[in-house]
Amino acid sequence: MTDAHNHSSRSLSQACELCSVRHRAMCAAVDFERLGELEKIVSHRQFAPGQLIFEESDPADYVFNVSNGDVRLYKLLADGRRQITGFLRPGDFLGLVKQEAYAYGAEAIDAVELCCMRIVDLERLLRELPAVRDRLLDMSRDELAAAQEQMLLLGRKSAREKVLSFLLMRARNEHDLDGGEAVTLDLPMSRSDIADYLGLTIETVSRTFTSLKEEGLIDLPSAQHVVLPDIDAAEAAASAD
Amino acid sequence: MTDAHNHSSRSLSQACELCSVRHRAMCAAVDFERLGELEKIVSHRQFAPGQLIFEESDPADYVFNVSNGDVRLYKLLADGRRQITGFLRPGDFLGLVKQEAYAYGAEAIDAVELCCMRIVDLERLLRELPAVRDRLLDMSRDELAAAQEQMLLLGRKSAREKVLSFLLMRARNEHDLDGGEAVTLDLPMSRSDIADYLGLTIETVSRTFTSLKEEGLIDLPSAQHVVLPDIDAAEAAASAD
DNA sequence: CGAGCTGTTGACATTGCTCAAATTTCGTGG
DNA sequence: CCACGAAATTTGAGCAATGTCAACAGCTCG
Repeated sequence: MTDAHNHSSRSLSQACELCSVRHRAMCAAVDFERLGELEKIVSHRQFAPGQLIFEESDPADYVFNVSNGDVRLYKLLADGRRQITGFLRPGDFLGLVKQEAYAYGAEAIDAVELCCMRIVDLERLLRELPAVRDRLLDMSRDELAAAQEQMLLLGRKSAREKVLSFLLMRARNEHDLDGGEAVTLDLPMSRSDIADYLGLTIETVSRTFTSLKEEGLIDLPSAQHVVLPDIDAAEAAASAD
Repeated sequence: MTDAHNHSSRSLSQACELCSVRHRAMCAAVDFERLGELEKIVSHRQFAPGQLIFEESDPADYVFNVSNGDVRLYKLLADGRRQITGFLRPGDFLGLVKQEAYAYGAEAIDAVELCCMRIVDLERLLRELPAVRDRLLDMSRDELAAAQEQMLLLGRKSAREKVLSFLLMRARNEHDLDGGEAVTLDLPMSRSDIADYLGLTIETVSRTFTSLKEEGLIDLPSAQHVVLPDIDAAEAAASAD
């Protein structure tokens, strides 16, 4: 039982109307005139790279929206094996559960700022603003569709297909993928995170990157930067469904 | 593009108030006095074993509740590799998506009866009965938690752990698992379905069943019946998280 | 009784893992 | 700015778990 969201994380206040990710977040369903109600119940906290946000057994008092930075969600087995169930970026939502404990752990990958709300306050907000509930349902259905896609990846794709699918997914998230032109990706997470997300070992991830580079499907200017010179060729090799 | 829910499936009418799975389904959120409104917009359809309910590319006009029987949900890769993302039982919900096409395919495993509702009618119902929206959000969060648990299984468990986890999950669903006593499971799905659910081949599933039987952790009176004589021993071997 | 399907078993191949070491990167302090 | 040490990444060699291909067995339904 940790208390991570109460220590070594500074509390900030910020106007919701200035929030750069409001349109992507749950808050998009709150009318502009009612942002004041939202501001009254949210607070902001910062987390250092690697810092625990909450773990699976923690009592679930708060829900969070990512304002800045990247977060990893994970589940652990008793012997320490880890499965990362998702990487979150600004605008994404975490912490909503029906039960009294979180269903997964969460850690900051880089410097992270979260917008926090007590679950009891969220529930009151949901009663007052039904549109927010719609929004949460939509976001949950999107999460579920992503989870099903990830099950397909984990259960049925080869290491090469997993890595390519991962890169293409990140490429689609960050860019509009007009078509032919090269895309440069920034990977804030470590090889270990990528391995635990794809159900591989770090060695296999590293070897796969190297062999994709040798094939010319990607370029690796540094360990955290990947260039996809030909998206279409990569799509073909990723066993697109 | 199939049209499965319009052919070779008989339409039935049945009173919602007599529905044996109402308490588990979305409909649990509808007041007893307002079941009439529900009955007006639902219809029932039957599917034969193996019959397609809808496939991934189909336009999503309907949502369904399973009244009877078992359903498999799956996603396919272009070359035919399949990942089963879930097995549904009576009371479970399928077909809700934000987009205009289903996010996965669905097939009847055995004789299935579904309670069907047009998505447009569901949306009207949601506006009139906010409690149903709560219920759907809760059900979606449960589905998501199950999906994350399955990602852990697919990405990080061995074949033996996968099979044991699968059996224990079914045991927990069907029984209260008081503790020491033996549990008999009925597996309506084929080895091929189990393999595609666990990210294995049918041969590995079959071999794993055999070796679990040799170890005494399970008994196999027939291919579709599994006895778990000692739940606790099985839990320990399944790498419970 | 035979055909066909599902499940099991066997032999072998292969992907990805384990263990180990080399290399690169990065932060820190001199 | 450079040197050092720690951590992350890459590379290598061997191996184990699981997949592939093939044969066989058992059951169901005509």
